[in-house]
Amino acid sequence: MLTFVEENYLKGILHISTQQLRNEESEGVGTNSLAEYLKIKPSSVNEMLKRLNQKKMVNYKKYKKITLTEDGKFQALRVVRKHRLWETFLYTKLGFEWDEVHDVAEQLEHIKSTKLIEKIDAFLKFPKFDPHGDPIPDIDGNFPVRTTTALNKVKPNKLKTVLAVSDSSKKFLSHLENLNIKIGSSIKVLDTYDYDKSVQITTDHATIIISEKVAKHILVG
Amino acid sequence: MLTFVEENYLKGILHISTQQLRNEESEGVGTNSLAEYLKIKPSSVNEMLKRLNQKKMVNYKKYKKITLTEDGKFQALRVVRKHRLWETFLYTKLGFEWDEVHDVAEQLEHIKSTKLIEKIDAFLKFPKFDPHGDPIPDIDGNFPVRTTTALNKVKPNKLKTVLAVSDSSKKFLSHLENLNIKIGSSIKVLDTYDYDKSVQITTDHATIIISEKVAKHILVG
DNA sequence: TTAATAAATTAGGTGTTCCTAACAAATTAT
DNA sequence: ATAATTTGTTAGGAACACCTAATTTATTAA
Repeated sequence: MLTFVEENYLKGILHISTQQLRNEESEGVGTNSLAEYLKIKPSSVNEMLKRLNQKKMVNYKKYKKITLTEDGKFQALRVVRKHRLWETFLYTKLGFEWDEVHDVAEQLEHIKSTKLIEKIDAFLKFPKFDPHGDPIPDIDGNFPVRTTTALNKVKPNKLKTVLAVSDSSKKFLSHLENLNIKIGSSIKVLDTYDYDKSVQITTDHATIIISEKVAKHILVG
Repeated sequence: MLTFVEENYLKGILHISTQQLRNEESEGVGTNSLAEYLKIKPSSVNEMLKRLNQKKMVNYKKYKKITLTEDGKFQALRVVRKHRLWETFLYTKLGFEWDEVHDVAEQLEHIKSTKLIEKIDAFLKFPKFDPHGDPIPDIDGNFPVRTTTALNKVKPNKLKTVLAVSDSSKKFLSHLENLNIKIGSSIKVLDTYDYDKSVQITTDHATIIISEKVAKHILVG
């Protein structure tokens, strides 16, 4: 049985390696990046990695990059599943705001009860994506597949729907709130300006220009 | 901010002193009884009591009985409120069984988010009693009042409703399940037998004889 | 290729929460 | 009132999860 803290380490390793895949960076998670993600010191991480290695949750060799074992990856995916289902519950059933669900889900994801999370899944009618549009892995750890395009790569004059965001920070989410953009919003790209790569779009509410940085984090399909 | 473990100590002290009040025993909680409740050794309890005393959560003096401070009692009541609201949620919204809710609620009661528990309260339409009929304290720690009578003290031939049970152990709850008795069931006492104090009753399903021990733990009104 | 820098590790320490074993105080029974 | 028993406490130790400071290994730059 894993502790809360151990679960967070596994989740962190999975998160960083997923991030790396997306950015086509070199694979393998380092002590320092994991420490930064968990907001603790590298020496603490090092110690835990030895324990997780003993428990056969990670492949650890001195001075080498870390990877998850089969078992470790499965455990991490279970935590991600729980996190995203709880976020969905908080958002759709309890009326939490988009940018409030994360912190509470960070606690709820560690509740140990298979029955509970499966009941929540059924209660929510088996959602495939959470309030940020992130895919919810099923009980075996398989993700639903869906192709999305970042808004700065979309061809003009096609009506698109916002499916997800690739930045779930409070800052970004409340910025989108201000722009009246949320999951499910319809957006049409009018033009992309070469000068600063900013994008002119029409939402349900207005026609506005957004920066490349914002456009990159809005995923449509 | 209290840890999970500290919250459990406070809850334990509150639970034992409430139990004592009901049985008109002497007040004040002892190290050993608390250790037994928490399923740990008295020496561990002793150590924690000193910490909780420092945090002004309990009144502790060497070799004397323990009581909660105002603050400690308030904290304990908050945990009880969360526990009973979560039990109600599991039972009424997720379809958990009567005897399954306790263990999961033991974990959920420690989630730190005032907003979450108040949203759950509203989602459940502000219930006053949990699935075992136990009263749910409000946000200020006040219990709803209600008079109940143990089934072995009820006068014959009056139609009564089961409001609560005073034993929430799995064994007792599944015994009641077998007898087709649950919260809200109607019961009429036909006779009380002097020989062994057993009680003959009519439920919605049958006329049966139950032992004094069972009758004592069924509270009606 | 060596020097500078970055990343990873070790050594030693802290607070929390548990333990066993030994001991002290309080209570109960004779 | 003293002895026996119960209850509560202390001492010392272990696992977990963190820390700082010092050191070692790996990577990058001159």
